[in-house]
Amino acid sequence: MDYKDTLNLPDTKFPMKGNLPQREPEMLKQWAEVDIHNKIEEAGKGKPRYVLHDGPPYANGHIHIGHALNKILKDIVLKSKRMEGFAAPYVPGWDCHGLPIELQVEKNLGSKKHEISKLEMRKLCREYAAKFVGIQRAEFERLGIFGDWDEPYLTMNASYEGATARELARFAENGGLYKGKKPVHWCSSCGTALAEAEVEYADHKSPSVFVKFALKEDAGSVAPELAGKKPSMVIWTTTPWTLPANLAIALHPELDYVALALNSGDVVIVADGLKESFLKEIGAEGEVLAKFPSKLLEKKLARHPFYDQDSVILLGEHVTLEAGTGCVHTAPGHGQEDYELGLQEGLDIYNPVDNRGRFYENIEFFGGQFVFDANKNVIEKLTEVGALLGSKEISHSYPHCWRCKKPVIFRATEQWFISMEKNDLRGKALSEINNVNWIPKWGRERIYGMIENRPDWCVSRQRSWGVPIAAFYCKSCGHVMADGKIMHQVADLFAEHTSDIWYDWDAAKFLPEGTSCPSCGKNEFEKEGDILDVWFDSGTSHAAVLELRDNLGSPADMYLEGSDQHRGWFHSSLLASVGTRGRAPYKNVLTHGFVMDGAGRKMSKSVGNVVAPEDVIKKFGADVLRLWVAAQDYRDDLRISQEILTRLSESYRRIRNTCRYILGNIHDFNPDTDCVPFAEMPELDRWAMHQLELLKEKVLASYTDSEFHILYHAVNGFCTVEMSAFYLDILKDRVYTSKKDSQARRSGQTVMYKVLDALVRMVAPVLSFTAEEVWAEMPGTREASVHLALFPALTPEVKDEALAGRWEKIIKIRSEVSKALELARVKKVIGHSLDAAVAIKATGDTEALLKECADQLAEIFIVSKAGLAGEVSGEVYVAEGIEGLEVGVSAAPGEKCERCWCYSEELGKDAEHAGICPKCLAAVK
RNA sequence: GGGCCUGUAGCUCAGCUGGCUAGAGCACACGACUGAUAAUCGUGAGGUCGGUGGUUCGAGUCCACCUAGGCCCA
Repeated sequence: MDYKDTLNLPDTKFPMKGNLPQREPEMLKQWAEVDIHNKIEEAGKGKPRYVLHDGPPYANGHIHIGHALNKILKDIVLKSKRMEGFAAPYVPGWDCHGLPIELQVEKNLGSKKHEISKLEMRKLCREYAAKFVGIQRAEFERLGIFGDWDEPYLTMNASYEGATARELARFAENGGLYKGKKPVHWCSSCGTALAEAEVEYADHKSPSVFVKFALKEDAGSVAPELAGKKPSMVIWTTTPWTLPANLAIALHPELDYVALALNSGDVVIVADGLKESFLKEIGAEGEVLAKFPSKLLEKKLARHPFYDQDSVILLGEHVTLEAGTGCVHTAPGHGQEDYELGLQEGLDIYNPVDNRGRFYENIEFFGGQFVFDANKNVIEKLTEVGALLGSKEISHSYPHCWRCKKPVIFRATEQWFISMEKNDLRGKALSEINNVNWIPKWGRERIYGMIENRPDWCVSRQRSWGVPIAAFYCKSCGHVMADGKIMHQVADLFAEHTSDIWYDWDAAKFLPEGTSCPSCGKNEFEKEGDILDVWFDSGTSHAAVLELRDNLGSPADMYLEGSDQHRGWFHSSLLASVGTRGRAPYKNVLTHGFVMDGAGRKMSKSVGNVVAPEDVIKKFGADVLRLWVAAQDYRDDLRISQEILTRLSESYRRIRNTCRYILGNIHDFNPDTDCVPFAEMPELDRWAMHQLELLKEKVLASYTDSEFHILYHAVNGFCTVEMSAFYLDILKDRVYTSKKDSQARRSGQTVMYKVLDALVRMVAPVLSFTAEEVWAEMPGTREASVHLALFPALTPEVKDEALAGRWEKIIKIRSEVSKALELARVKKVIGHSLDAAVAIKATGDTEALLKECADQLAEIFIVSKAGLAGEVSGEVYVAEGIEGLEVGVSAAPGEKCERCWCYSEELGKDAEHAGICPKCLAAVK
């Protein structure tokens, strides 16, 4: 007879294949139908709060793998916090203002862009941003990210724009906001400032000149050889037109400089390391009179070559020996490094050039001249005064305007700043950094170094798509009015109508009745045309979102972004919050690395190594992508490739199959009535419970520590090693062949049920779709969704170190037995391990241990017969790992039981069931 | 060029404050099973721990330099 039907074989409709690309969207639909988001919110009521504040991605384009990584990490953190018992709301956000959108909209408009008003332009930007918010939202939701997708925060919302303006008002009130000058890329032809993205580099011909700046005083204090001489500093520049704006000469603080006596009779000073190339360039010969460190020249004064003014000698790290003389012409109004040095040294940010690129009329010699035309006149002047040492034309890479293709200049313009020193913003920010927990720890060093050295924050942009700076200018005297009180009122209006009204209403409508200029007393004003830096927008999200939403709060428990945000959002948020609240907006900052290709190189379209989240989802499913996020150590850069994903999907299958197998084996198990008490379980089951407890400890700790890759490896190893290859394999015989409701079988089922229940909960934050799928198939009464459940409670009473220690040795012996079985298999003595009888010879502790559990050995080794013996015969294997252990394998005696497939010498006891063993007989009868 | 970081088997990761012939899972090869079956089990073969030099009785682990790569600046 066929005994298969008398066995308790696994039975489940849970499919082996995940088929995630098809199944996941169905799950999403199901979640939407039951309104899982609302249920989670409900379930969170009354629980302690955990706020992870979302850094807003830019509302432009489709999501890329980096976005997916970031959002999945956040989702894992939040889901795990909920399962730890927190109310953890998630309000996603988008960064909607800024240049890239404005440029894209302009591009789409083509020539029409000149015909429309700023207000219309902003309307189009608004629509554009909204469109991509919709696209990205759908893409994020597809990843299984739970959150308030119906009410995300958008930096272009009225309430947000109002809050942004309000934060600026606070800076205006406390004196942190000021107007100053800063050099920017300037297109003289278009008459506008250019952002970095609007600048393209192309070859350009420029004059290259060496110019003398005579020292004002005797150089005897620098080197005795120079006593009585007034040598000249020699600078090199390719923009002679900036010489009228020269205010300083920069030397490198750690380099040596030399005084050269030229054959022309001049004594000049250049960097030691550049003297040969310099002499070659000017075609002269020279002799070193003295060599000295740059420090001796610090703060000494040189004469401007053609103006009656001084040029001070300063030290700056930016000076290099790549070209020139090591003495760098410094015009703070015309160069970034010059500007920074100028700020540091308190120089004027001097700019003598107007919007059209012409020198102001009052500029001696060059008034009214266009700067590029002025080059030759400057050179003539230098020749005339005898300050020119050499001149030629060179071709080099130079910034050009992307629109009109003309070369651009660097020119200081009026800008709004937030001071790093006023109210000690820098000092407070630095000390707040120390109050934040940076994960990983080096994040602290990184942001600390940046805050320590950064210049004042330039918050103004000469653009349309952003929050206007609500300042006013007096029409008659030009006085700037950035009045905190008025700005607060404007902010309220923005919050009501959006900041579009700035481009719609007259200035008077924003100003209180009777406002007059504090400088001249007149009462006609103009609105400021500049808007705010988008980093100010997002930097104020703590005020616009955390403080304004009832279910959130500031400071947040966590900000979680890529490591580039040390300069970006972490940075701007810190300054915005410290500057107005005196504290950091976050308690923990977690950073992740960037996604690289399989070889660890950055992805780029041109190289063709880009992995799109969409493709991964189509091919493997979101859960595999989520598993990828969990498997990688995100603190370093992460790699993704076909191979990695294939590996991951295989390990996904292992976890899935373990769940499926258990589901199949507990299909007739009712946890409410069938559980066997721990104390009544056989040793093997108690061992499994001990292992499960260890896994729980490890996994829960890895959630607390945000070390998800540890969890991945732990779960993977548990499913593979402890469960599949050991416990579940051994358990088969018992669960399949025992009587359905026997205590032995129920005990195994109890363990499997507890394993699955714990496993599915612990894995839910990562494998959100699959866990839910398993959850639905599980017996017993439970929450409607695994995402409404808690992590398994720790049950340390289930741990038994002594038992675990004993079994560790048993497992070691088992692996030696496996080797012996393998040898016998190769020699065709056995096929399946149940074909074998094993005899073991052992000594000392090993022997004692084996004696203790002699009656379990066959079960543990999954053989038909096993026992201790004084001498072993058959295929003998001498263990390498255990001293004195010998294993003999022979074909099991007796006949194969038709039912349990074990060999037995006691077959045929029952006439009706002649082909089965006594054990099976008992089960069948 | 500067700041911060990383480099352990084909892949993903362990390896605490220096101390055993460097581990795990996956992949691979071979085998078994056919009652987890587009599954499962077993065995095996893979590493000059990026490189060089140093400190030490002893270094994957500490130091220096080099190299490859990443983020942010210049």
